[in-house]
Amino acid sequence: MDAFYASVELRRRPELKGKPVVVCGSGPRAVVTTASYEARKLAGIHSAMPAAIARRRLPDAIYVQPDFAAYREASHQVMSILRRNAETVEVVGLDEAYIDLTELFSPKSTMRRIATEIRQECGLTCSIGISENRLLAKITSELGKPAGLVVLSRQEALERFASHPPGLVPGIGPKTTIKLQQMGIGSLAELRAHSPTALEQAFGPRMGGWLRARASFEDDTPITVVRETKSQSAETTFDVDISDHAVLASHLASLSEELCRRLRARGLEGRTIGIKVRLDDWTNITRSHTIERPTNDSTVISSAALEMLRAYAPPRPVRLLGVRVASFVGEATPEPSLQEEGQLELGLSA
DNA sequence: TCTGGGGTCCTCAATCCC
DNA sequence: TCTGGGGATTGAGGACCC
Repeated sequence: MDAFYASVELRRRPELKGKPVVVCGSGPRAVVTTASYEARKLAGIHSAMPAAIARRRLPDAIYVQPDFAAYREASHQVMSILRRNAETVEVVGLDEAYIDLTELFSPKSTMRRIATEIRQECGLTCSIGISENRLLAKITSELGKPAGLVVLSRQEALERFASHPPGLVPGIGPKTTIKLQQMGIGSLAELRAHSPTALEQAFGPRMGGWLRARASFEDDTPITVVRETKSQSAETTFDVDISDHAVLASHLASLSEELCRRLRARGLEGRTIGIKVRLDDWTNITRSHTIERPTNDSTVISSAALEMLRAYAPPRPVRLLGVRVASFVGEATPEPSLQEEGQLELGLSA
């Protein structure tokens, strides 16, 4: 989906159309979640940028607080259109999905139809990439943004992106890019041509091979309809760093309760309880503990979390505190939506 | 006013068990 | 009884993605 959150906001406030819209929180440490294309073009505002910087660069933009309930609902609406048009749909996050088009007679016209239905029924635009595997489909979809449909073969991609930096490929992030640069690898062609042994030495046997495959746009990951939840967490960044243990403990207790409320709503019970602490110097520590019986009882989770916090005793002021539960057993029910429980279930069982 | 929140997956080390 | 190899599990940390 194109600038998804911003587009949902524009849908209910059409008078803002054409203006730069930035969706972000209001706190001193908020970051941009989505910027409309106008905001991107005018001032280079992009997601994950500190909201303070965005406001400084573009004080006259429209700043909107995120409304995740609305985005979830819009997402359900879009995904149900996909599911009624295609058999195998894998939803990734709120605004992205992969569709297996292998068996289709005319993938291109199917995708055109889907885009039209999304535009007409939801008032939103999407960008579509059609290719030989999901990695290529993802890269290809970026080419058409916004509102485009692009078809690209692996051969075309190999030629077209030969001189592009490795970071073009999803999964190769800033850290890997730097490491590759230090090895003298600045382009995808160079990455492909590099000695597999050297890559494996630098990145490990798995990652070394994986990097070469990615650079060659090879990917055999299947499209999976059902994704099971592996963990759930609740975390918060404080407006001001906190040193007082009692204050931290009380935040941790409420985070645990919030998390358990969500776990219970989905019928999830986990055995591994973890905490996450980010200090003022941006170091992160995690601690976790696995218990015998799965639980979503806030008394159990809260006291385990508090015990780990007490044992760690943060040596510096704390910027972020979080709690996590993992190692679930049994079946999870889908994430409950606010108003459209019926529609959601219909979509997921299709 | 520098850097959110919710996730997944990978690596590596330690430990336990067969 | 000693030694060693694997596999599974746990815990910590890190990279990356939407």
